[in-house]
Amino acid sequence: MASIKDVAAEAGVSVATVSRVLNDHPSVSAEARTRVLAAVETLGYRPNAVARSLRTDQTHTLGLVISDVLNPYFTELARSVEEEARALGYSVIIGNADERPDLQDHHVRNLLDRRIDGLLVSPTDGGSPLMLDAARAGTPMVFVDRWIPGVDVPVVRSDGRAAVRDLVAHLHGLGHRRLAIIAGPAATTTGRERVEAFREALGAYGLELPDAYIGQGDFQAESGRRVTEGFLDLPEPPEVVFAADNLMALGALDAVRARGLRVPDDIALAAFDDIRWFVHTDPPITAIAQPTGELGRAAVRALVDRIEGRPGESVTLPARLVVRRSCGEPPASSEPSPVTNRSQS
Amino acid sequence: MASIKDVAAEAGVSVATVSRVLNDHPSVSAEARTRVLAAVETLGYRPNAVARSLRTDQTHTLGLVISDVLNPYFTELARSVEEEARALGYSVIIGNADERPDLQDHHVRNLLDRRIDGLLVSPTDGGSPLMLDAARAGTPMVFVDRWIPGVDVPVVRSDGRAAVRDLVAHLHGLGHRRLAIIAGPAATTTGRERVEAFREALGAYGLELPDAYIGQGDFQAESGRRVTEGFLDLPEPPEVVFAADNLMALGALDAVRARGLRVPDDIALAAFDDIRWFVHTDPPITAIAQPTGELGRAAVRALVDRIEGRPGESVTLPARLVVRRSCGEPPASSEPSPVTNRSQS
DNA sequence: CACGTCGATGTAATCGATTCCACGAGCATC
DNA sequence: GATGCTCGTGGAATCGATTACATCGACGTG
Repeated sequence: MASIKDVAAEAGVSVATVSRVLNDHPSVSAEARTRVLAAVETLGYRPNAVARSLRTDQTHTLGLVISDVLNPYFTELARSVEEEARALGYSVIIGNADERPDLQDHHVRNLLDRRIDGLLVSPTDGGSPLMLDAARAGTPMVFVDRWIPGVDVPVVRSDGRAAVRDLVAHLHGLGHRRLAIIAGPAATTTGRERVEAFREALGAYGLELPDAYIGQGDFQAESGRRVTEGFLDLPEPPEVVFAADNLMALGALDAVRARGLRVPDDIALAAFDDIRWFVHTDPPITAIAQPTGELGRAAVRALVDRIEGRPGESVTLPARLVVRRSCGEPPASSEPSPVTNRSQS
Repeated sequence: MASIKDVAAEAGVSVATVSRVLNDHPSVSAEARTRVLAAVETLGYRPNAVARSLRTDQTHTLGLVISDVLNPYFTELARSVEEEARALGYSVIIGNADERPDLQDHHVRNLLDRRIDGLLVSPTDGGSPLMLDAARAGTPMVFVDRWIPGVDVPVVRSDGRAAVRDLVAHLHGLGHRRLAIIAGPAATTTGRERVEAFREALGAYGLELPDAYIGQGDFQAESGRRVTEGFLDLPEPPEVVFAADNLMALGALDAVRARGLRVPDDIALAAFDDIRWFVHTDPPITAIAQPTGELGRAAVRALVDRIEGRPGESVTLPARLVVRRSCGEPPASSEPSPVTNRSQS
């Protein structure tokens, strides 16, 4: 592969001049510039990003560590992150933690070793020493979706509290009184918060959230199935199951179906995180939708701000309830075809 | 951030010795080794991967350029690729082309600039000059899922021919005679092949595939919707729509629903690429499932073989038909809960 | 005319690793 | 005791870029 020396030789100038042309430094003669560009062309030269990074101590790369690539929510987040990063001149390297703290650490370490300029994390747990050290050491960092309390890092997330209140109002209005939740891992903020928001919303209607109606899941489908089976085995099963993410909702659906029961007649189902397939499931699933694309973009902007020396602020956006038929009677107005409102930018 | 020099100073040895310890070169005294390791520990030193790559001309990184991250098929592929790569000591950088040749080129260029050791591509088009040059220049490369004819690069893919024959047999058995297909872009091999396999399978039953029953899609949901509307507007609409990927099937479902029609009573639907949600859609969708995880793993093995100087061979694995209810009467045997057979490794 | 300024260019140091080569000590062999 | 190994180690070159500093010629000004 041709290096800058080859280009310099071909153009009959020094490497310094070639470098100046490439980084369009002002003081280069038009003559030299054209000769260099011609040489670049004939040799098919491309600057070696590795060498450049070593010298400049910048990789123009962001690391993104997400909890689970197979979850459409994170996949959409990753897409918007990459898009915004590209617009700002950065590349993104994605690490998939699969909800495993050890894998998360593996990726964080790997990304730091590669000297990425900044790190975007949706933490799987309460924060490993590695991540805490990185934050303290001043690595530009931003949390998305989930965060770690007590760490001085901007957080970009959505607040589902109001949407959960709307959901409970909707459920209460349909006559449901025994409401259960499939929670996410207690080590994650979203795992805890969604339960709290749910409990609080129930309280407003004088309803309790008994321990038996809190199932411990891990944001994966299998746990949703297991927890739902437990609910169905209860002497007094809940009338509604609220899954704290879409994959656990899928597992819940599997469990209900395996028993030969039907949604919503035998048991109602709602989920946190809306996905396109929910429109076409049997029945269409009522869900809380986050402004995923906007979250990803805001997170990148906050991170790049930090990298480039600006403050970089936390952002909280509201989620909203999307009513479908999985909790009972159909919504008043029919939903427009989802294909057309896919991108909300 | 501490460098190798700092470690050498702290341990009272030369950088050469530190490097030897780190790469466990045999001739280092036990004494020196422990001193270096202690210094590494106290300084929290981590080797700079950028510098190392510059010197060794190896990044231990694979590039993966996929056509669409939002497509669960590619997401699953990406996951298995990363997993196998990690097991073999490589990292993966994913580039999402969004079915756009220009974006694909952007990512290929970016990855080459970063001097990745090898490239895994699922091409969006017939091959840009950039990609052809890279292949000719000897960049270790492997195609997954889709490929570019006439380029001497191993291909890891699945052959859906037999499964498509099974599908047509199934449809024919249910009494369907007017079968239509939503094709993928003609620039992609999978776009063309699936139509050809379908036509061939129809031929075995003496059925034609008229032009009016071939809709041109682009593997995105919106095109599935558009094409399906066209089919429904035909004086003699098809009895079955076969979507060449899962997103176009989603679009088709949207279109059918928007007309107030029902699957499979009014029109049957089948898809290429199975996803977990198809079990719970209304109705459950009959699909052709690829051994996605195995494809990803095989592709990585082939690529790493090439990188490390071994031949690196093409692999073709069979796809299989999964019958559900979207084409008519339910399958004879009920499907086991899909949660449990998620991983097929 | 002498001098300062400015623009264009080249030389060389530098980033943080790896690795070739040389060197000295210790030890076995003849 | 000289010779030749092996082993452990350090010095220095190297990878491919960027950039501070020096140089040199042309040009404007007093």
